[in-house]
Amino acid sequence: MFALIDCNNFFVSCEKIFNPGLEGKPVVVLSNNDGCVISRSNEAKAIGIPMGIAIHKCKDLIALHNVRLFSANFQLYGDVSNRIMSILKDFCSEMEIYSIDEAFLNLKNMKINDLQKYGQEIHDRIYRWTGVPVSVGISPTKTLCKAANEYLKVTKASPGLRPPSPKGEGILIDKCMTLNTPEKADAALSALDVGDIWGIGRKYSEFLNRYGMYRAIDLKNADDRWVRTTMSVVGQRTVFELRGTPCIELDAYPEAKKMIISSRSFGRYVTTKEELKESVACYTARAATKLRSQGSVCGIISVAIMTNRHRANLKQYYGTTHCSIPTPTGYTPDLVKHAFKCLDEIYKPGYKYKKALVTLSSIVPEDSGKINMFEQDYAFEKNNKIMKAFDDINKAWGKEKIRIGAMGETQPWRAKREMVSPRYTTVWEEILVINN
DNA sequence: TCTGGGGTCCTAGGACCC
DNA sequence: TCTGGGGTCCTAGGACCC
Repeated sequence: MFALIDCNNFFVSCEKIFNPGLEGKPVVVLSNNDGCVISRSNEAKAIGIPMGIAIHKCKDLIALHNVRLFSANFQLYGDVSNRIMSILKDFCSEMEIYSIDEAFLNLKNMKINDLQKYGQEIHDRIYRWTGVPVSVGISPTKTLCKAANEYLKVTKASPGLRPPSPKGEGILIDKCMTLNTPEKADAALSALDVGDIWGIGRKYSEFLNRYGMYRAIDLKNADDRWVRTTMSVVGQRTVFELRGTPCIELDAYPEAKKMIISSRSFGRYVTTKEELKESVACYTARAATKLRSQGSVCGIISVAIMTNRHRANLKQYYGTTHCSIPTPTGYTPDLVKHAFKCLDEIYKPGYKYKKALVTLSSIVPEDSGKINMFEQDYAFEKNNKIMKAFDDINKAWGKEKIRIGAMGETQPWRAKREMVSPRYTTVWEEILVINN
């Protein structure tokens, strides 16, 4: 048996912890640049604000219902997430952190008499200790756990009936769903759209619909050979998992990232190379920090710059190139130099740039000894020490407290975050004040 | 005015190896 | 009459996830 714990409306729930006045109100958290909706309270779902919509498209709804808006506050969400994960670790040491708001537990070696009660306990403790409500799905496969969670979201109505709201708009009403028998699993799969299943996205959903499969149960009963040839081994695995045969193991120790991306849209258009350089330096530094934190170095860096693809009336341009680094490195100044070389190749004046993107790849462990034989790199040790100090300072004193000059001073191109809440749990100055 | 950011896996085809 | 067999690596494209 596996359990999947999924935080409900996670970012919004984090905002509510220190702001109980939000309870019962429509609340929305926005993406970078306060652009689109990435988390909604139940009340916001109920008045019909869709996931992912550009916020300016629902101005009227927001005004009409006095929807509370928040810029994304990932320092807060990340910290709350860590707290929840550590609570879960107490329940079961074999755990996979699947995303910022989800984790799988492997219940294989545990003696649990009443699974439903166990799930309920997980919910209760996390809610009591952090204020975040979670839902719990328990079943023999990870895909069925996902289905159990999905089922909790879509069924306020009696089992087997579709709720009135469209797919993914469901509102959670219960805490734990256990699909530990084929009968229970079938009942849930009969109530779910095929597209609700983990691993079935938009394309496969449309494809399956064309062959008359609309419900998850239809996919579960599909012909093996047909699935294998049309949906590859990935689809095949999904089908087996729906039947209760585990094919996807718990991944408790995820491997180092093979690719690290850092990109942001700008708060306003950028036209000069100088400002592009600042942003590219910033994104490179951010990616390099991540790279070092997993003990890796990278051999390829690529840079892309682009205009606003949503503006048909503007001249469009997407420029990208990459360069390989003879001696794989995690040293920020060197990476920035290479990034600038890329930028020199792709920059064209006369465009209004909206976004830049830096990717590190060919990632290998720092100690893999892949040293360039033509270059005696005496600086290697020294640079490592510098970066170590660099990272330690930023860890102790806050992000980008120490940074390289190329990142610029005022950074006027930075994204807007006009409605950000305090970082209640990670910055002393922003701790909640009860009474002044 | 205004539309996010960061990842993974699989397949097919070409180049190349012995 | 006749043209091997088996393999790796790389890239692009397509699908998916949160």
